[in-house]
Amino acid sequence: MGSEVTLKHIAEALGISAMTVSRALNNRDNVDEKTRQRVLEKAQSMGYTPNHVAKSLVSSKTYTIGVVIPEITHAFFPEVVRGIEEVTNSSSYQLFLTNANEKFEQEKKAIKALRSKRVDGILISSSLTVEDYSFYKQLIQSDTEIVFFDRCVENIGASCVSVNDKISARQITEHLITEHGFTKLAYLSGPQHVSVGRERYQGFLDAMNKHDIPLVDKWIIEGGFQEKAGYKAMKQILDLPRDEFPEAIINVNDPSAIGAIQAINEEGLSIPDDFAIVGFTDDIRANLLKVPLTTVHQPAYEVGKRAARKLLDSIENEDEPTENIELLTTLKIRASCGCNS
Amino acid sequence: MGSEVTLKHIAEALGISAMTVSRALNNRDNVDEKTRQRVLEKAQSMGYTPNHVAKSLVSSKTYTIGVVIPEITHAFFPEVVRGIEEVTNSSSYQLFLTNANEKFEQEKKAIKALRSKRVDGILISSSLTVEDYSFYKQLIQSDTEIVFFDRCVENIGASCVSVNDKISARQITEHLITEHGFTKLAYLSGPQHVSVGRERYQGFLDAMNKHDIPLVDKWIIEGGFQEKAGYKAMKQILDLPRDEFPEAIINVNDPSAIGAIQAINEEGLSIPDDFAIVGFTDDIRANLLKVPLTTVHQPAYEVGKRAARKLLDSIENEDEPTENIELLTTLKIRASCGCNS
DNA sequence: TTGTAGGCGTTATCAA
DNA sequence: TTGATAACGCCTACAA
Repeated sequence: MGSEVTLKHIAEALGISAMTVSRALNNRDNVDEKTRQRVLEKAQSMGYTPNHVAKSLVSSKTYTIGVVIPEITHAFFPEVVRGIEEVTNSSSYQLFLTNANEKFEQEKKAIKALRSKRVDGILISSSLTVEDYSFYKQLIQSDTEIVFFDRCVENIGASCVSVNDKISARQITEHLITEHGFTKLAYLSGPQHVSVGRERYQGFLDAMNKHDIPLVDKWIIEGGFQEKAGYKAMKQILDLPRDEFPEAIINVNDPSAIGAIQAINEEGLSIPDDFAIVGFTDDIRANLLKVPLTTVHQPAYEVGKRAARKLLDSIENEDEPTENIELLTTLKIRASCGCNS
Repeated sequence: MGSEVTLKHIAEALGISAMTVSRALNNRDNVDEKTRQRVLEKAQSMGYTPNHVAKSLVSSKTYTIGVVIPEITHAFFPEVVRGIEEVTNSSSYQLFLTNANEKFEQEKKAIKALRSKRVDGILISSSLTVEDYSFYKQLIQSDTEIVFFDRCVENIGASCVSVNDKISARQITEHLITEHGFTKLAYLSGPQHVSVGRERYQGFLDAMNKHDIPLVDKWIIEGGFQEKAGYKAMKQILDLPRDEFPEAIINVNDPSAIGAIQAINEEGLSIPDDFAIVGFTDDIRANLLKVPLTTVHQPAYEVGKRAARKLLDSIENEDEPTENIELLTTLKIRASCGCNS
């Protein structure tokens, strides 16, 4: 009820002007030290909270940045957020997270809300169902600074921080081919209109081409980034006659792999004896699984840090250049692909 | 660069007043249909985005609610957030998440920022190092509506949604005592000034008392809610002479249990042969562990939903009552306590 | 050192 | 149906 205390209230209580109160509270030097003390005490005792809404209206700066993540329960993203926070915590910017739940509609809604709130910049990892790049283009032309991370939209004028998805996917595929001699490879892919879906699939194709291994349509299934997608795709493979089974399953990410593993277990089959399987992410669960998962470790924390830094730099420096920053991954060889270690 | 388009710009371009533009854009009925069409088209073509900052200044309503979570990488919280989102997505409220990283200082900073932004309400789960309830009291007296979830601060005038921590902790302890006949029980606790830390410890004590089992000081270690805390606490136990080892380890939550398991494995000991171990949360990892973890399943999603609903109700209804809502848990008996299943 | 006037973008209110 | 005016809380610029 009791409407909030304003500068004016403090001023009246003290018999001085609102302007002086403002100056005192903002630590300007042109205010008498005694006056400042009186103001500070009064503000404290009256429970004053500065109204940033009003402040922002004047300054057209909110010292707020928005983050749009596609799926908060995919452990990779919370880790990225931690990295972002490391940067923003030592700056004067406040962070607002929004979750798109892999839906582009929700993502658009979140971005619009952030823009309406006049955040100074937005970090975006685009959602599963993203389809309308013109939306991003319009966004980039506005006053709001944008930096993409992980799932990038390239060459539309915004910087991007990601990992070398294509090469990493090629490497993990080649590991299966050269170290294990597998030639029957299935690929449970992500959607091709999302950069990481596309890049990782390309890496898989590169490896197959290089080793002259033919692609088998029924083993290449476009699913999604979530567990249920991996589960569903694997079910499709398990429905094949047994002599048409692949030897190894390559997944677009770890959640997909975990879903696939569940499907395999339900069928009473085992890893790595019946299927070798690999993921991509190095999810917190990867190393804890009954059969630890071979995967590509992504430096999530670092991705967050770099993206946040780039965004703050772009906000504070008019002519910060646009760039694509690619961080490096590490292959994590574990038991799920049939290795000893 | 090009500063944002405002109502006034549209008005000038159309040769009408800003007020009419405002009315048209807000779908008021007292505006000519032709005028409305002209305005809508112009707004679209000029790329108008409403300035909620200004709007909020007038209405003192922001249609925004803040969420303060203590630890975003603890999988329980992202799941709660999903529940919160289910509610807010079908309302006109926008969600802003902040993460306190288990630090009260960071939590206070986040809350202050949210208040300065004049969010209409805040959902809070308090942080590890919380110590100053007067901060919350002051908050509750302000215009901002507050609802606590999971980690509550009770009897200070705000509603709270939590699970029946005490009874659940008692039940899982009794399971170890009555089903397995253990009497040498260790408890790796959370901090006692956080409600769930306190309640769960009480539940453990209740079970011990009821069965007349004496407490052993060296087996009761106050750690924290994160993996490293469980790891460290378990190390302490493993430093004891072997004949002073407890039979079972009860943890304040799953991350703590996972940390403890790591310490046990590093020592070359095994579960459940050398130690039975149980957690509390039913983290996404619990069932995936090499030896699946016996734990208490918390309805995280539901906690989020209920808390969000309560908050929105409190915001929109002046005299919504204050209440403590307690949701029920389920015991998940798995192999880590030495059970067959 | 302090105060006054004006404006940030929007809406409520009253008048036309 | 439309417009003019004032107000939300704060800050910049200028004046005292």
